[in-house]
Amino acid sequence: MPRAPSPHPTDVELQILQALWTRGPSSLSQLCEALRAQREVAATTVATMLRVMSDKGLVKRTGSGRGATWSALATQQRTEAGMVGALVDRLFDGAADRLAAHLVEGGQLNPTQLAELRALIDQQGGKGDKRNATTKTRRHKGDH
Amino acid sequence: MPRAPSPHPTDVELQILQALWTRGPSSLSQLCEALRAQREVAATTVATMLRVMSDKGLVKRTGSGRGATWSALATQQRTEAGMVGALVDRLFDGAADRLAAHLVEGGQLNPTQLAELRALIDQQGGKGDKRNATTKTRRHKGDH
DNA sequence: CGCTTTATTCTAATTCGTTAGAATTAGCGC
DNA sequence: GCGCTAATTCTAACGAATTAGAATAAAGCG
Repeated sequence: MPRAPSPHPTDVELQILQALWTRGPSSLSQLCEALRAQREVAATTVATMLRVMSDKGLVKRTGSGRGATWSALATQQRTEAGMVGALVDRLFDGAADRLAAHLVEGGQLNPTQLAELRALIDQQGGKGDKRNATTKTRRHKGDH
Repeated sequence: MPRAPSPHPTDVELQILQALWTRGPSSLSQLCEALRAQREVAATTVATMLRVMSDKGLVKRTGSGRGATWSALATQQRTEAGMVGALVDRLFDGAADRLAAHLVEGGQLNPTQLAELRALIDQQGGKGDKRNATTKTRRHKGDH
């Protein structure tokens, strides 16, 4: 059975999206320059990636020829959330609290960040609606 | 330039590891059975994956022939931590607090889970050592 | 208008991950 | 020991992702 292409951006696609998110709409050469801060890459490679990403609806082009600019269609928020969700599904069977526990227990956060996170939780708990209060967040493998 | 093979388990490798983590050491046929709870898969496919994973040091075989059993060498803790870390690097440039914020703000956790997380933070903040207190957790793209 | 630079399209190669058929080996039960 | 079944090895195929060369188009400049 053929595998479905991933709905999430691949590694290189993500790099390009990140460049577009931080720089805003950019020409091909500007994008290449930004990407070369991380590693060597040919201009045609970036162009090919942009075409593929355009087909996927991740980016769009405005104009053509010399003055064309590329901009991100995928938003940073939604993309990040989608990729985090995919990891939670794959690694923790949908149980986001296990990921949270990993972060806190794994020593990935320094005391300042822990305090900020704590404040964020307090803030969130107060204003969130109650729809999920009795809902099991965990999904199971059989669920499609 | 050839890409280095990922140090992290791939999708199918992860499924096999998860089966071994929950079932403990298992024979090939037992593994197949467990995996088939999720989707159809041929026995030779699993055997091939086990060989590959054995080469990578993710699993080991004890015995041979009919009575052989396979067990995980990669631990759940380290594997999960590694994959979470990889996502944090790719998606958040190493800033784990951004991932934490995503979880809390994204409504992935219900109030009960939020409360548990809050308790975990309090516990952690009290007993953790102070090594990270002044350390910048965020990494930069230039760092290798 | 013709030259040069930038951008795009077309095409192809390479590698990794995944899947499984065919052939072979190893034990268990009778 | 002989055959049946489980396990292993060998090999091959395919798609997705990544990379870039060659050819082509577009547009600014003098």
